[in-house]
Parts: sequence; C-alpha cells; structure tokens
Amino acid sequence: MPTNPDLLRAALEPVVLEVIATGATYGYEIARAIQQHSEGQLCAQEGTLYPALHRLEKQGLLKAQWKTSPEGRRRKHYALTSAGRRRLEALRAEWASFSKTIGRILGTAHYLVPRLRLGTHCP
Amino acid sequence: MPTNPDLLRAALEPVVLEVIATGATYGYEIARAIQQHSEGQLCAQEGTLYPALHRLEKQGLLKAQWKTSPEGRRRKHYALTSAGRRRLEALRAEWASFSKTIGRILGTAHYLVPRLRLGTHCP
DNA sequence: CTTGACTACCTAGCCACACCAGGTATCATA
DNA sequence: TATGATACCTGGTGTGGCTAGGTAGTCAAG
Repeated sequence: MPTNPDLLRAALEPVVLEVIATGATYGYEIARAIQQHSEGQLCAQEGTLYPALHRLEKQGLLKAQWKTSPEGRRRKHYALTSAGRRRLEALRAEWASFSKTIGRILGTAHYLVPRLRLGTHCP
Repeated sequence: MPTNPDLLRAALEPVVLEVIATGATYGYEIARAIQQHSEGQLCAQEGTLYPALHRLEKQGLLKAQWKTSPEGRRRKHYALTSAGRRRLEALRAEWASFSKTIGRILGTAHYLVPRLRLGTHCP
C-alpha cells in the first residue's frame, strides 16, 4: 500500500484520469479505485490526491460538481471533459512509449517478479 | 530528446546505475549513453545528472575517481559499489512490478505506439 | 448519549529534485 | 584566435508528494 513518491508522481495523472474514465467519480472513491485497480500497489494519500484533482480541474481536464448523497453526504463529483479524454489518450501513448524504453534499458520488459513492498505505508 | 520531468524522475536513478553497469564511467559519457540507450527519448540535463551522480555517490552506491585522459581532460569516473549493484537489482524489480501495474491500469501493457516527442527539448 | 470508526473534504508547511542559467577550464579545428 | 565540443559544477526557481493537522457528517456500539 505504498509507492515510492517518484514513481507515483510519474503515474498519478494518467491513473486518476483513467479511474475516473472507468467510473469513479468523487475523491474518496477515486482513492479506493486506485488502490483496487493496482491491487494495493498504489496509494495516493489525501494530501496528494485532492491537490491533484484540483490541478486537473484547473487545467480543464476535469469538471466538478457538488452533490449530496441520499444518506446526506456532501461529495464533489468529477467527470472528464473532452480535453480530459484527449489528455488521457495522450498520456496512455506517452506511458506506453516511456515504459517500453525503460523496460528495454533495464532489461525487464517481460520480467516477472513476486509482489513486493515498495516504499512507505498506506494508513 | 526530451522527457517530461516527472517521468525522468521516476527512472533516472535506475537508468544511471544501469548505464554505468553497462560500461559508461564519467558524467558526460553517461549523459550520452542515456540518450543512446533510449534512442533519444531520454535526456538528463547536466543540471540534473551531476547532482544525481553526487547523490548516488553520497549514498554509497557509486564510487568516484578523478583521472586525466591522454588528451589531458579531467574526468570523474564512476563505478558501482556492491551496494550499488544490489540497489540496481532492487530497482529493476521495483520498475518491473510498477510498470506492469500501470500498464495494466492504462491498458497499454503491450501497446505499440509510434515514436513520439514527450516534453521539453534537449539542447 | 458518548465514543469511536468510517466517510468525505481541505490545506499549510516541508522537502526532494528536475530544470534553467550561469560559471570555469581544456582541447581541437578552422 | 575564435568557435565548438568536451567536461565539470551550482544557486535559484518551481512543481508536487507527504505529513499532519483541521472540519463535519453518518452510524453502530457501549
């Protein structure tokens, strides 16, 4: 439930856009979705995730809307804008190219490893 | 001849250790080796690479030695320590695990893309 | 009714680090 | 004697993850 911050930094933006594209809508849910999609390998702390969502919104990649759930919880729901969808597509391509290159350099392109603990711990 | 800084940040340490393990020894040569190994996709600016080498040396992963080439050039030659070799191995495993996870999330695990320009420009 | 656990959001301050821009110095070539 | 390539270094700036703290509502247990 960790990730070395430098790795997270490289992947946070595409991963957030991706989980929103996949159906997660508000912060708390997005955080859980990231953990689930990554099988616990990735964990964006709240102090990381919320500012990231605000950045993406400010860049026009997400649009936000406050709603109140039937149980009475205030939630800020995010959705991709069309710019956000284009950006996600570009980030997918960028990631594919980059990870292929690094994988080739490190000789780990198809290197299977046991699940490992990466960095800090998720509370 | 670019890379988005956040991606470079995630890969710089393993890539530097790798190119040194592969035979590059001094800063200027390491910089060129990174560009060549990455087919121009990765470029560590001098203001990035030299501090990184100093960090790795300070951490005991590299040992350095000044030499003067036959043509009279002062060069600082780096070599992996045994801790450096162990670290490289760990970083390879970490990268393999991480890139597999992100690739799966983004659905780009084996996604082939045309060579693309990533971020800033290499001088 | 109070306590605790969970949900749900936010932010100020710290720190690491890539980058820019500038510096120094040597050597080869024109 | 410029000019360009080689070869090293660093101070300041900006980005952004993390820590640690805050607010506030729901719900079950005691």
